[in-house]
Amino acid sequence: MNVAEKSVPVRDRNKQRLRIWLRLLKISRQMEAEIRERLRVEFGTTLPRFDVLAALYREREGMKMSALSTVLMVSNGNVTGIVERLVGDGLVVRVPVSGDRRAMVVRLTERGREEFAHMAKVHEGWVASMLDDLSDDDADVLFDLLDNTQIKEATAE
Amino acid sequence: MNVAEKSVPVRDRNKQRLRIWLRLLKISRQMEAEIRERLRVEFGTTLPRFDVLAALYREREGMKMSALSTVLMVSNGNVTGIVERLVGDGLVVRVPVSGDRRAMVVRLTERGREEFAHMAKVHEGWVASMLDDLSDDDADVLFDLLDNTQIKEATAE
DNA sequence: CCTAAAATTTTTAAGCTTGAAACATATTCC
DNA sequence: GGAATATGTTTCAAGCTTAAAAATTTTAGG
Repeated sequence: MNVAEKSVPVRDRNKQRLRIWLRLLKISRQMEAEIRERLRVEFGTTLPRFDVLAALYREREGMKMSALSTVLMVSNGNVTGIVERLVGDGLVVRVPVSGDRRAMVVRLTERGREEFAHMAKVHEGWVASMLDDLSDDDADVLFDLLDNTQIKEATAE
Repeated sequence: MNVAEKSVPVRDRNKQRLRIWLRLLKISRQMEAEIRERLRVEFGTTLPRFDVLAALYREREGMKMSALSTVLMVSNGNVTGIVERLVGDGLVVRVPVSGDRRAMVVRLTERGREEFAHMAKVHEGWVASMLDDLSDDDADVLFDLLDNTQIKEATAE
């Protein structure tokens, strides 16, 4: 029987949601730890740096600092530090925005683009191999469930 | 391997697994951010502290530092700092282990036990409300999929 | 034009996180 | 016993992360 078809009776709604969350968190942490380790060992970089490069790779024209922190769901100050170090590594540049002297656009350098393209390819292989356990059918069901799940704000108890 | 499985091209398969991972990561980060914020505002505490208390709550006899870092999947040095601050708050105590002068057992204080019990109850409500979108049936399927998914070590590209 | 409010980014202080090195103690094996 | 090895923990330096405050610039209202 396909895992997706199996059904389990639930006694307590809250407890079941909690179990889902704990399981989600555990998987997510396991995979994150593995990816961090790989990025460190194979490429001498970190997940936050990788995330910033990934966001910039999708936006050829570059992104403002504030846009970066929005899509990455991290604070402004956080992005400041990471971009600083990426500039030091020669992977991105910061360009003043004409017409708004407050803002800065961050863009990949040629080298940044090449290096990220390579890392992204390898990274995709890591992720696939980590999830190798999942059958194609289960993967489809899982993706749909996750994709359709909208996280609400927690309600004050 | 059957025909159906074979017919999915590796490239698409990898892309699909990557999409699952990105979606999983996004949900997990959203929920974590919300929980961190709530813990900070409602209880003046942090997720790492909460995690340590949760682990200790399950083990009435207390846990060695190394056991803590194992179940929490974080480094030894990390636990040292968090426990230090929890001791400062009077929520846990560190007790030398008779028979092994290297080791330390960490245990909840009475106050730690009471405060965690309260926080855990409220926390469960937050999680349930955040996942309110999910129907009971979908929740069952999702839990089974997650629970049966074994994360493998990434294979070198 | 001037001033208040909003927007963009950086700085700061505190805490979290890691891997590696250091340190202390236990255990194993010759 | 003594040496080597293993185990348990802390320390350290570097980087990540946040919320809040500060600094700069733009926009809006009068």
